[in-house]
Amino acid sequence: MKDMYPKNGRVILHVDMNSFYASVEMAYDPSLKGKPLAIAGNPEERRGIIVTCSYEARKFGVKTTMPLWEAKKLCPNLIVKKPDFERYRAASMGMFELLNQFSKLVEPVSIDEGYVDITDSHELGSPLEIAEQIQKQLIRQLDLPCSIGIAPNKFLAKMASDMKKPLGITVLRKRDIPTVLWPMEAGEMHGVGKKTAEKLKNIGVHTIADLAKANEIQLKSLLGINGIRLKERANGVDNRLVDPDAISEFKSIGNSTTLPKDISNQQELFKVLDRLAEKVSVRLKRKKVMATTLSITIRYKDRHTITRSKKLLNPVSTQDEILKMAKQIFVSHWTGHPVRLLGITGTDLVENDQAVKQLDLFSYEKDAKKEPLINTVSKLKEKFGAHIIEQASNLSNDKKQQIGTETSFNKDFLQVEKMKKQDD
DNA sequence: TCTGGGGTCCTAGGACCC
DNA sequence: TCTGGGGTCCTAGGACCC
Repeated sequence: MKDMYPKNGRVILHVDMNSFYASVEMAYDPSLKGKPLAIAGNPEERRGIIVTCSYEARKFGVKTTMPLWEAKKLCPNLIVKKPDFERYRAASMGMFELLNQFSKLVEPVSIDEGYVDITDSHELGSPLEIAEQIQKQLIRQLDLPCSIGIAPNKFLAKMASDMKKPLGITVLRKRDIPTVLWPMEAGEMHGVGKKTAEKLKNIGVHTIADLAKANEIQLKSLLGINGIRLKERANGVDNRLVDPDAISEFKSIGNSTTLPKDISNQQELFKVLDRLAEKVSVRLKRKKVMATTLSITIRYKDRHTITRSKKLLNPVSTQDEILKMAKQIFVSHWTGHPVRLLGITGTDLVENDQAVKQLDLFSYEKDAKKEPLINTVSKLKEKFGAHIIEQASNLSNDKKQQIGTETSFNKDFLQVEKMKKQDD
Protein backbone atom coordinates (compact mmCIF):
# COMPACT_ATOMS: atom_id res chain seq x y z
CA MET A 1 0.00 0.00 0.00
CA LYS A 2 2.95 2.24 0.58
CA ASP A 3 3.47 1.95 -3.16
CA MET A 4 0.35 4.02 -3.66
CA TYR A 5 2.00 7.20 -2.46
CA PRO A 6 4.39 8.54 -4.99
CA LYS A 7 7.22 10.62 -3.70
CA ASN A 8 8.67 13.15 -6.06
CA GLY A 9 12.25 14.10 -6.52
CA ARG A 10 13.80 11.05 -4.99
CA VAL A 11 17.37 9.95 -5.56
CA ILE A 12 17.86 6.21 -5.52
CA LEU A 13 21.07 4.25 -5.87
CA HIS A 14 21.21 0.66 -6.95
CA VAL A 15 24.47 -0.90 -5.83
CA ASP A 16 25.32 -4.10 -7.63
CA MET A 17 28.48 -6.00 -6.74
CA ASN A 18 30.48 -7.22 -9.73
CA SER A 19 30.81 -11.03 -10.02
CA PHE A 20 30.42 -11.08 -6.28
CA TYR A 21 31.48 -14.60 -5.27
CA ALA A 22 34.52 -14.51 -7.52
CA SER A 23 35.47 -11.06 -6.23
CA VAL A 24 35.21 -12.19 -2.63
CA GLU A 25 37.49 -15.14 -3.35
CA MET A 26 39.98 -12.76 -4.94
CA ALA A 27 39.83 -10.46 -1.96
CA TYR A 28 40.70 -13.41 0.28
CA ASP A 29 43.39 -14.72 -2.01
CA PRO A 30 44.87 -11.91 -4.11
CA SER A 31 46.96 -14.41 -6.07
CA LEU A 32 43.71 -15.24 -7.90
CA LYS A 33 43.45 -11.69 -9.25
CA GLY A 34 43.74 -11.38 -12.99
CA LYS A 35 43.09 -15.08 -13.50
CA PRO A 36 40.09 -16.87 -15.00
CA LEU A 37 38.19 -17.96 -11.90
CA ALA A 38 34.82 -19.66 -11.63
CA ILE A 39 32.69 -20.55 -8.65
CA ALA A 40 30.79 -23.74 -9.36
CA GLY A 41 28.47 -25.95 -7.38
CA ASN A 42 29.68 -29.54 -7.01
CA PRO A 43 32.94 -29.08 -8.92
CA GLU A 44 33.77 -32.76 -8.61
CA GLU A 45 30.38 -33.94 -9.84
CA ARG A 46 29.13 -34.11 -13.37
CA ARG A 47 26.25 -31.75 -12.78
CA GLY A 48 28.16 -28.74 -11.55
CA ILE A 49 27.30 -25.42 -13.13
CA ILE A 50 28.99 -22.03 -13.10
CA VAL A 51 27.51 -19.80 -10.41
CA THR A 52 29.77 -16.81 -11.01
CA CYS A 53 32.97 -16.20 -12.87
CA SER A 54 35.63 -13.51 -13.08
CA TYR A 55 35.81 -11.12 -16.01
CA GLU A 56 38.96 -12.90 -17.15
CA ALA A 57 36.94 -16.11 -17.46
CA ARG A 58 34.18 -14.28 -19.31
CA LYS A 59 36.64 -13.36 -22.04
CA PHE A 60 36.73 -17.06 -22.91
CA GLY A 61 32.96 -17.19 -23.20
CA VAL A 62 32.38 -18.69 -19.76
CA LYS A 63 28.98 -17.69 -18.44
CA THR A 64 26.77 -18.10 -15.40
CA THR A 65 24.66 -21.32 -15.43
CA MET A 66 26.92 -22.95 -18.00
CA PRO A 67 27.72 -26.59 -17.19
CA LEU A 68 31.20 -26.92 -15.74
CA TRP A 69 32.46 -29.31 -18.40
CA GLU A 70 31.50 -26.84 -21.11
CA ALA A 71 33.27 -24.00 -19.32
CA LYS A 72 36.44 -26.07 -19.03
CA LYS A 73 36.31 -26.83 -22.71
CA LEU A 74 36.18 -23.11 -23.47
CA CYS A 75 38.84 -22.24 -20.91
CA PRO A 76 41.14 -25.15 -20.01
CA ASN A 77 43.04 -23.06 -17.42
CA LEU A 78 39.90 -22.14 -15.56
CA ILE A 79 40.39 -22.13 -11.80
CA VAL A 80 37.31 -23.63 -10.16
CA LYS A 81 36.31 -23.10 -6.55
CA LYS A 82 33.41 -24.37 -4.50
CA PRO A 83 31.15 -21.66 -3.10
CA ASP A 84 31.90 -20.62 0.48
CA PHE A 85 28.69 -18.98 1.64
CA GLU A 86 30.02 -18.09 5.08
CA ARG A 87 32.58 -15.93 3.38
CA TYR A 88 30.02 -14.33 1.08
CA ARG A 89 27.64 -13.60 3.92
CA ALA A 90 30.41 -11.94 5.88
CA ALA A 91 31.38 -9.82 2.89
CA SER A 92 27.73 -8.97 2.31
CA MET A 93 27.31 -7.76 5.86
CA GLY A 94 30.34 -5.56 5.46
CA MET A 95 28.91 -4.13 2.29
CA PHE A 96 25.51 -3.31 3.79
CA GLU A 97 27.10 -1.83 6.90
CA LEU A 98 29.03 0.49 4.65
CA LEU A 99 25.90 1.45 2.70
CA ASN A 100 24.13 2.20 5.97
CA GLN A 101 26.60 4.96 6.66
CA PHE A 102 25.25 6.86 3.68
CA SER A 103 21.55 6.49 4.46
CA LYS A 104 19.31 4.61 6.84
CA LEU A 105 17.08 3.74 3.88
CA VAL A 106 18.95 0.70 2.62
CA GLU A 107 17.00 -2.20 1.15
CA PRO A 108 18.93 -5.41 0.58
CA VAL A 109 17.61 -7.21 -2.49
CA SER A 110 19.95 -10.16 -2.45
CA ILE A 111 23.31 -11.09 -1.04
CA ASP A 112 25.11 -8.78 -3.45
CA GLU A 113 22.79 -5.93 -4.34
CA GLY A 114 20.67 -3.32 -2.68
CA TYR A 115 18.89 0.00 -3.05
CA VAL A 116 19.86 3.12 -1.14
CA ASP A 117 17.55 6.13 -0.94
CA ILE A 118 19.87 9.12 -0.63
CA THR A 119 17.21 11.78 -1.15
CA ASP A 120 17.93 13.22 2.30
CA SER A 121 21.68 12.69 2.29
CA HIS A 122 22.67 16.00 0.66
CA GLU A 123 25.09 16.89 3.42
CA LEU A 124 27.23 13.99 2.23
CA GLY A 125 27.60 15.43 -1.23
CA SER A 126 25.93 15.28 -4.62
CA PRO A 127 24.45 11.94 -5.71
CA LEU A 128 27.40 11.35 -8.00
CA GLU A 129 29.86 12.17 -5.23
CA ILE A 130 28.09 9.80 -2.86
CA ALA A 131 28.17 7.01 -5.43
CA GLU A 132 31.88 7.60 -5.99
CA GLN A 133 32.54 7.48 -2.26
CA ILE A 134 30.62 4.23 -1.90
CA GLN A 135 32.46 2.66 -4.78
CA LYS A 136 35.87 3.77 -3.51
CA GLN A 137 35.23 2.71 0.05
CA LEU A 138 33.96 -0.73 -0.99
CA ILE A 139 37.24 -1.19 -2.83
CA ARG A 140 39.40 0.23 -0.06
CA GLN A 141 37.73 -1.46 2.88
CA LEU A 142 36.57 -4.75 1.37
CA ASP A 143 38.52 -4.97 -1.87
CA LEU A 144 35.23 -5.53 -3.71
CA PRO A 145 34.18 -3.87 -6.98
CA CYS A 146 30.64 -2.70 -7.67
CA SER A 147 28.56 -0.87 -10.25
CA ILE A 148 26.11 1.81 -9.20
CA GLY A 149 23.02 3.21 -10.87
CA ILE A 150 21.69 6.65 -9.90
CA ALA A 151 18.08 7.43 -10.79
CA PRO A 152 14.79 8.88 -9.53
CA ASN A 153 13.34 5.42 -8.84
CA LYS A 154 14.23 1.79 -8.24
CA PHE A 155 13.56 0.48 -11.70
CA LEU A 156 15.68 3.10 -13.44
CA ALA A 157 18.44 2.72 -10.86
CA LYS A 158 18.49 -1.02 -11.43
CA MET A 159 18.65 -0.59 -15.20
CA ALA A 160 21.39 2.03 -14.79
CA SER A 161 23.62 -0.11 -12.59
CA ASP A 162 23.60 -2.73 -15.32
CA MET A 163 24.89 -0.37 -18.00
CA LYS A 164 28.55 -0.12 -17.01
CA LYS A 165 30.35 -3.13 -15.61
CA PRO A 166 32.62 -3.56 -13.84
CA LEU A 167 33.14 -0.51 -11.63
CA GLY A 168 30.71 1.74 -13.43
CA ILE A 169 28.58 4.60 -12.21
CA THR A 170 25.62 5.50 -14.42
CA VAL A 171 23.16 8.34 -13.99
CA LEU A 172 19.78 7.77 -15.59
CA ARG A 173 17.48 10.78 -15.48
CA LYS A 174 13.87 10.90 -16.61
CA ARG A 175 14.89 12.98 -19.60
CA ASP A 176 17.39 10.30 -20.67
CA ILE A 177 14.68 7.69 -21.07
CA PRO A 178 13.94 8.17 -24.79
CA THR A 179 17.59 8.14 -25.81
CA VAL A 180 19.03 5.60 -23.38
CA LEU A 181 16.28 3.25 -22.25
CA TRP A 182 13.97 3.06 -25.21
CA PRO A 183 16.42 1.75 -27.82
CA MET A 184 17.10 -1.31 -25.65
CA GLU A 185 15.42 -4.62 -26.39
CA ALA A 186 12.37 -5.37 -24.29
CA GLY A 187 14.03 -8.58 -23.13
CA GLU A 188 16.79 -6.58 -21.45
CA MET A 189 14.32 -5.06 -19.04
CA HIS A 190 14.40 -6.19 -15.45
CA GLY A 191 11.28 -8.32 -15.04
CA VAL A 192 11.11 -9.43 -18.66
CA GLY A 193 12.43 -12.93 -19.08
CA LYS A 194 12.62 -15.24 -22.06
CA LYS A 195 8.95 -16.19 -22.14
CA THR A 196 7.64 -12.67 -21.74
CA ALA A 197 10.06 -11.37 -24.37
CA GLU A 198 8.77 -13.98 -26.78
CA LYS A 199 5.15 -13.10 -26.09
CA LEU A 200 5.90 -9.43 -26.57
CA LYS A 201 7.58 -10.08 -29.91
CA ASN A 202 4.45 -11.84 -31.05
CA ILE A 203 2.47 -8.63 -30.68
CA GLY A 204 5.16 -6.57 -32.36
CA VAL A 205 6.85 -5.25 -29.21
CA HIS A 206 10.59 -5.55 -29.70
CA THR A 207 12.13 -2.56 -27.92
CA ILE A 208 11.39 -0.84 -24.64
CA ALA A 209 10.10 2.05 -26.76
CA ASP A 210 7.54 -0.31 -28.32
CA LEU A 211 6.53 -1.42 -24.84
CA ALA A 212 6.21 2.15 -23.62
CA LYS A 213 3.67 2.83 -26.37
CA ALA A 214 1.95 -0.57 -26.44
CA ASN A 215 -1.78 -1.00 -26.12
CA GLU A 216 -2.75 -1.54 -22.48
CA ILE A 217 -5.74 -3.76 -23.15
CA GLN A 218 -3.58 -6.00 -25.27
CA LEU A 219 -0.81 -6.08 -22.66
CA LYS A 220 -3.26 -6.86 -19.91
CA SER A 221 -4.74 -9.82 -21.74
CA LEU A 222 -1.28 -11.06 -22.69
CA LEU A 223 0.53 -10.68 -19.36
CA GLY A 224 -2.07 -9.84 -16.75
CA ILE A 225 -1.34 -7.13 -14.23
CA ASN A 226 2.33 -7.49 -14.99
CA GLY A 227 1.75 -6.14 -18.50
CA ILE A 228 0.49 -2.85 -17.12
CA ARG A 229 3.40 -2.63 -14.71
CA LEU A 230 5.93 -3.28 -17.42
CA LYS A 231 4.48 -0.52 -19.56
CA GLU A 232 4.71 1.90 -16.64
CA ARG A 233 8.32 0.93 -16.05
CA ALA A 234 9.10 1.36 -19.73
CA ASN A 235 7.86 4.92 -19.31
CA GLY A 236 10.11 5.41 -16.33
CA VAL A 237 7.29 5.22 -13.77
CA ASP A 238 7.96 3.26 -10.58
CA ASN A 239 6.66 4.42 -7.21
CA ARG A 240 7.97 1.59 -5.06
CA LEU A 241 9.68 2.91 -1.96
CA VAL A 242 13.06 1.82 -0.69
CA ASP A 243 11.97 -0.23 2.29
CA PRO A 244 14.62 -1.51 4.71
CA ASP A 245 12.13 -4.03 6.11
CA ALA A 246 10.89 -5.31 2.78
CA ILE A 247 12.58 -8.66 3.00
CA SER A 248 12.87 -8.98 6.73
CA GLU A 249 10.46 -11.89 6.93
CA PHE A 250 10.89 -15.16 5.16
CA LYS A 251 7.96 -16.54 3.23
CA SER A 252 9.41 -19.98 2.72
CA ILE A 253 12.40 -22.10 3.62
CA GLY A 254 13.41 -25.02 1.46
CA ASN A 255 16.25 -27.27 0.41
CA SER A 256 16.63 -29.32 -2.73
CA THR A 257 19.30 -31.46 -4.28
CA THR A 258 20.08 -32.86 -7.67
CA LEU A 259 21.04 -36.49 -7.16
CA PRO A 260 24.45 -37.69 -8.35
CA LYS A 261 22.54 -40.10 -10.55
CA ASP A 262 18.88 -40.78 -11.18
CA ILE A 263 17.28 -43.00 -8.52
CA SER A 264 14.16 -45.18 -8.63
CA ASN A 265 14.67 -47.06 -5.37
CA GLN A 266 12.17 -45.83 -2.82
CA GLN A 267 14.35 -46.53 0.20
CA GLU A 268 17.21 -44.55 -1.28
CA LEU A 269 14.87 -41.67 -2.08
CA PHE A 270 13.60 -41.75 1.49
CA LYS A 271 17.17 -41.36 2.68
CA VAL A 272 17.52 -38.27 0.52
CA LEU A 273 14.26 -36.90 1.93
CA ASP A 274 15.64 -37.52 5.41
CA ARG A 275 18.73 -35.44 4.71
CA LEU A 276 16.60 -32.65 3.24
CA ALA A 277 14.21 -32.78 6.20
CA GLU A 278 17.16 -32.34 8.51
CA LYS A 279 18.42 -29.29 6.63
CA VAL A 280 15.01 -27.65 6.51
CA SER A 281 14.43 -28.42 10.18
CA VAL A 282 17.73 -26.86 11.22
CA ARG A 283 16.97 -23.70 9.27
CA LEU A 284 13.41 -23.42 10.57
CA LYS A 285 14.61 -23.81 14.15
CA ARG A 286 17.41 -21.32 13.68
CA LYS A 287 14.85 -18.74 12.60
CA LYS A 288 12.47 -19.79 15.36
CA VAL A 289 9.61 -20.46 12.97
CA MET A 290 7.40 -23.40 12.06
CA ALA A 291 5.91 -24.35 8.71
CA THR A 292 2.17 -24.72 8.24
CA THR A 293 2.41 -25.97 4.67
CA LEU A 294 4.89 -28.48 3.36
CA SER A 295 5.76 -28.90 -0.32
CA ILE A 296 7.92 -31.40 -2.07
CA THR A 297 9.47 -31.07 -5.48
CA ILE A 298 10.17 -34.04 -7.72
CA ARG A 299 12.15 -33.66 -10.91
CA TYR A 300 12.17 -36.74 -13.09
CA LYS A 301 14.87 -37.99 -15.41
CA ASP A 302 13.34 -36.08 -18.33
CA ARG A 303 13.47 -32.89 -16.21
CA HIS A 304 9.72 -32.76 -15.90
CA THR A 305 9.16 -31.20 -12.49
CA ILE A 306 6.18 -31.26 -10.18
CA THR A 307 5.53 -29.67 -6.82
CA ARG A 308 2.96 -31.06 -4.44
CA SER A 309 1.99 -29.43 -1.18
CA LYS A 310 -0.11 -30.09 1.85
CA LYS A 311 -1.54 -27.67 4.35
CA LEU A 312 -0.99 -29.12 7.81
CA LEU A 313 -3.23 -29.26 10.83
CA ASN A 314 -0.36 -28.26 13.06
CA PRO A 315 2.82 -26.42 12.10
CA VAL A 316 6.00 -28.46 12.08
CA SER A 317 9.70 -27.83 12.57
CA THR A 318 11.32 -31.08 13.70
CA GLN A 319 13.15 -33.37 11.32
CA ASP A 320 10.86 -36.30 12.15
CA GLU A 321 7.65 -34.40 11.54
CA ILE A 322 8.94 -32.95 8.29
CA LEU A 323 10.22 -36.30 7.07
CA LYS A 324 6.95 -38.03 7.91
CA MET A 325 4.87 -35.52 5.95
CA ALA A 326 7.34 -35.35 3.08
CA LYS A 327 7.31 -39.13 2.70
CA GLN A 328 3.54 -39.12 2.78
CA ILE A 329 3.24 -36.49 0.07
CA PHE A 330 5.98 -38.20 -1.90
CA VAL A 331 4.45 -41.68 -2.02
CA SER A 332 1.04 -40.36 -2.96
CA HIS A 333 2.39 -38.56 -6.02
CA TRP A 334 5.54 -40.33 -7.15
CA THR A 335 5.03 -42.16 -10.46
CA GLY A 336 7.84 -44.63 -9.76
CA HIS A 337 9.96 -43.20 -12.57
CA PRO A 338 13.65 -42.40 -11.97
CA VAL A 339 14.11 -39.20 -9.95
CA ARG A 340 16.73 -36.59 -10.67
CA LEU A 341 16.01 -33.97 -8.01
CA LEU A 342 14.18 -33.89 -4.72
CA GLY A 343 13.25 -30.90 -2.62
CA ILE A 344 11.36 -30.04 0.55
CA THR A 345 10.02 -26.56 1.27
CA GLY A 346 8.15 -25.21 4.28
CA THR A 347 5.78 -22.28 3.69
CA ASP A 348 3.17 -20.33 5.64
CA LEU A 349 5.72 -19.81 8.37
CA VAL A 350 4.59 -18.88 11.86
CA GLU A 351 6.79 -17.71 14.69
CA ASN A 352 7.43 -20.32 17.36
CA ASP A 353 6.47 -18.47 20.50
CA GLN A 354 3.58 -16.75 18.77
CA ALA A 355 2.11 -20.09 17.81
CA VAL A 356 2.41 -21.32 21.36
CA LYS A 357 1.05 -18.17 22.96
CA GLN A 358 -1.95 -18.06 20.70
CA LEU A 359 -2.58 -21.72 21.27
CA ASP A 360 -2.81 -21.12 25.00
CA LEU A 361 -4.86 -18.01 24.62
CA PHE A 362 -7.46 -19.48 22.36
CA SER A 363 -7.82 -22.88 23.89
CA TYR A 364 -8.32 -21.19 27.21
CA GLU A 365 -10.39 -18.11 26.50
CA LYS A 366 -12.58 -19.25 23.69
CA ASP A 367 -12.94 -22.88 23.07
CA ALA A 368 -12.42 -24.18 26.55
CA LYS A 369 -15.15 -21.90 27.86
CA LYS A 370 -17.61 -22.97 25.24
CA GLU A 371 -17.11 -26.63 25.79
CA PRO A 372 -15.33 -27.07 29.08
CA LEU A 373 -16.00 -30.76 29.38
CA ILE A 374 -14.62 -31.92 26.14
CA ASN A 375 -12.92 -35.22 26.73
CA THR A 376 -9.22 -35.20 27.33
CA VAL A 377 -6.65 -32.52 26.82
CA SER A 378 -5.17 -34.27 23.85
CA LYS A 379 -8.56 -34.52 22.16
CA LEU A 380 -9.08 -30.85 22.78
CA LYS A 381 -5.82 -30.01 21.12
CA GLU A 382 -6.58 -32.30 18.25
CA LYS A 383 -9.97 -30.80 17.72
CA PHE A 384 -8.99 -27.17 17.89
CA GLY A 385 -5.51 -27.43 16.52
CA ALA A 386 -6.24 -26.26 13.01
CA HIS A 387 -8.39 -23.37 14.05
CA ILE A 388 -6.02 -22.16 16.70
CA ILE A 389 -3.05 -22.34 14.45
CA GLU A 390 -4.89 -20.38 11.80
CA GLN A 391 -5.61 -17.63 14.27
CA ALA A 392 -2.06 -17.70 15.45
CA SER A 393 -0.69 -17.18 11.99
CA ASN A 394 -3.10 -14.32 11.32
CA LEU A 395 -2.30 -12.58 14.53
CA SER A 396 1.34 -13.08 14.13
CA ASN A 397 1.16 -11.33 10.78
CA ASP A 398 -0.73 -8.42 12.27
CA LYS A 399 1.72 -8.24 15.07
CA LYS A 400 4.59 -8.37 12.67
CA GLN A 401 3.22 -5.31 10.93
CA GLN A 402 2.55 -3.49 14.18
CA ILE A 403 5.91 -3.97 15.70
CA GLY A 404 7.68 -3.73 12.38
CA THR A 405 10.93 -5.56 12.47
CA GLU A 406 14.08 -5.37 14.45
CA THR A 407 16.73 -3.50 12.62
CA SER A 408 18.78 -3.72 9.51
CA PHE A 409 18.76 -6.82 7.38
CA ASN A 410 17.06 -9.96 8.38
CA LYS A 411 17.30 -11.98 5.25
CA ASP A 412 18.91 -15.36 5.31
CA PHE A 413 22.47 -14.51 4.55
CA LEU A 414 22.57 -11.84 7.18
CA GLN A 415 20.20 -13.39 9.63
CA VAL A 416 22.23 -16.53 9.97
CA GLU A 417 25.18 -14.62 11.29
CA LYS A 418 23.08 -12.69 13.74
CA MET A 419 21.23 -15.71 15.01
CA LYS A 420 24.45 -17.52 15.61
CA LYS A 421 25.74 -14.66 17.69
CA GLN A 422 22.53 -14.50 19.68
CA ASP A 423 22.51 -18.23 20.20
CA ASP A 424 26.05 -18.26 21.55
C1' DT B 1 26.04 -38.05 -21.61
C1' DC B 2 23.44 -30.32 -20.89
C1' DT B 3 21.14 -27.21 -17.83
C1' DG B 4 21.99 -25.84 -9.50
C1' DG B 5 19.75 -24.11 -5.60
C1' DG B 6 17.67 -20.47 -3.17
C1' DG B 7 13.79 -17.65 -3.39
C1' DT B 8 9.28 -14.30 -4.77
C1' DC B 9 5.01 -13.18 -6.93
C1' DC B 10 1.05 -14.12 -9.88
C1' DT B 11 -2.72 -16.89 -11.93
C1' DA B 12 -6.30 -20.09 -12.22
C1' DG B 13 -9.55 -23.65 -11.00
C1' DG B 14 -12.26 -26.07 -7.65
C1' DA B 15 -14.34 -26.37 -3.04
C1' DC B 16 -16.98 -24.15 0.03
C1' DC B 17 -19.64 -20.48 2.22
C1' DC B 18 -23.07 -16.78 2.34
C1' DT C 1 -39.09 -26.81 -13.19
C1' DC C 2 -33.61 -22.79 -12.10
C1' DT C 3 -29.63 -21.06 -10.71
C1' DG C 4 -26.44 -15.04 -9.09
C1' DG C 5 -22.46 -13.18 -7.45
C1' DG C 6 -18.95 -12.43 -4.21
C1' DG C 7 -15.44 -13.96 -1.22
C1' DT C 8 -11.77 -17.06 0.82
C1' DC C 9 -8.93 -21.09 1.06
C1' DC C 10 -6.23 -24.66 -1.01
C1' DT C 11 -3.46 -26.56 -4.56
C1' DA C 12 -0.60 -26.59 -8.79
C1' DG C 13 2.09 -24.44 -11.92
C1' DG C 14 4.47 -20.70 -14.44
C1' DA C 15 7.65 -16.89 -14.81
C1' DC C 16 11.31 -14.49 -13.09
C1' DC C 17 15.46 -13.23 -10.37
C1' DC C 18 20.20 -13.82 -8.22
